[in-house]
Amino acid sequence: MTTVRNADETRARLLRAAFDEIYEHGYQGMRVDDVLGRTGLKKGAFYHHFPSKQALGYAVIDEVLYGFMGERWIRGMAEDGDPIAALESMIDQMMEQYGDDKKFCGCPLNNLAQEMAPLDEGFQERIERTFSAWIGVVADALRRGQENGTVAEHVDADAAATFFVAAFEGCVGLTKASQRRDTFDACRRQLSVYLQTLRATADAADDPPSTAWRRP
Amino acid sequence: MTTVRNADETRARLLRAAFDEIYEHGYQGMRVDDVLGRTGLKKGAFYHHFPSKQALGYAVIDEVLYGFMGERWIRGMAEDGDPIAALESMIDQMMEQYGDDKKFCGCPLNNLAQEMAPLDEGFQERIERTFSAWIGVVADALRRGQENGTVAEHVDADAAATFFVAAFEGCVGLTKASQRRDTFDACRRQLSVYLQTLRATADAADDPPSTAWRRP
DNA sequence: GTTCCAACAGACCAGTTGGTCTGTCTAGTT
DNA sequence: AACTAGACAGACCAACTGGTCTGTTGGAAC
Repeated sequence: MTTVRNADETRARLLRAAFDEIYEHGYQGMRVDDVLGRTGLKKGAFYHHFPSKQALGYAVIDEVLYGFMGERWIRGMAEDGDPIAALESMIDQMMEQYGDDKKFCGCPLNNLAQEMAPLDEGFQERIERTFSAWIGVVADALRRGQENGTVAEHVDADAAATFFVAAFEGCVGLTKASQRRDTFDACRRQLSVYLQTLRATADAADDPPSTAWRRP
Repeated sequence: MTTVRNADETRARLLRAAFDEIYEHGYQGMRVDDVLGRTGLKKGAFYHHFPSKQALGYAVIDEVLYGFMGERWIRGMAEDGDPIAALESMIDQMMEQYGDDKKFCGCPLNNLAQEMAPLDEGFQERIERTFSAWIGVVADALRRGQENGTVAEHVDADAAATFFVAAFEGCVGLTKASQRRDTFDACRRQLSVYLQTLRATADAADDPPSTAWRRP
């Protein structure tokens, strides 16, 4: 058998395997040997493509996670219709993405964030960058919603987008903690309640924030 | 110098040191030797009190975290006044508790949850138990609020309490990821928006859920 | 004071882990 | 065909890590 050599594909295989291992065991729990075992490659190949385990971790964020999130959310929030409906749709789409294995492992980005953000500045910067991009996409969509009249004028798009991402990750995280699907179902309904808060009302599109959710 | 022996205190010191180490490095990143370094104790003392590193991890949840959370939240939600105001107050109280070190490490319970829940059933059960107790305290307070007229009748107390905990942990977690205080400030205001959603309105205490936050 | 056991000290060990290093092979280039 | 440089194999290593084991000591009971 002639072993075919393809540097780019080999690197991609290592990245993919590392992503999977990190998703299951965390970065600190990920073992270089296990990544190699998954790919069938050896130490020589690994340290040819990556100078260290840390560099692999960084690359997983930059080249896998950043794309994984960005691609989906940019596409999901692209249409210029109702951004709130789009967000609701994205919630389900992402949960579906996170799989139905016996063990629910949550969001790979948030996992890495909670584990590594305070420990390693390189991780923290990359994670922050990824979250910011995600939040930016949502905020832009909300602003477009304000222009087309689906989102209330008084809404702080940046703050609302930030909270949406935080709350969504919180719901996923609590579901991971309980390992029970109904935890997420309960959270999801309440998250919808918040999202509807952002809607423009038919009769008064420019309510002041402090009374928008309360009768005068 | 006569070394004073006190088994209970020694065990407590180990637990406290382990809690701190886990809080900073995670459970997998926590080193038994570092816990010993913190306390000045030796291997003999450690393995006299705990059969394994895993047993220490379990004990940290059962004997430190469970108390740490329960004590504060039971006390914070105790008074029979306005549970929503109490929740708002607790948010600030907890954030203050999480300290102002240069590195913001988030919530110790959630940290452990995100790291260990899918990896170890013993951890998962204990974490789930702790979250359930916390959510239960909040849900009970909301129900008392429904009785005294501060919380709307249509609110699903269990679901709302679950989401509150999830969203709060999400806000703390995103703040940990960004390492910036203003991330939390933005989230916090939006979390308040959700909380006010739960309030009973003066003129219609039994609005149907679907229109409670919207004008008729 | 003697006894006795829990409460530790601390040297030691085996398995693991990230990383190194030398050598080999493949795929283009000339 | 000869040459070269990148792509990879795989043996090897030093440091670390959880855990063991034997020995020592403090203090309560008698």
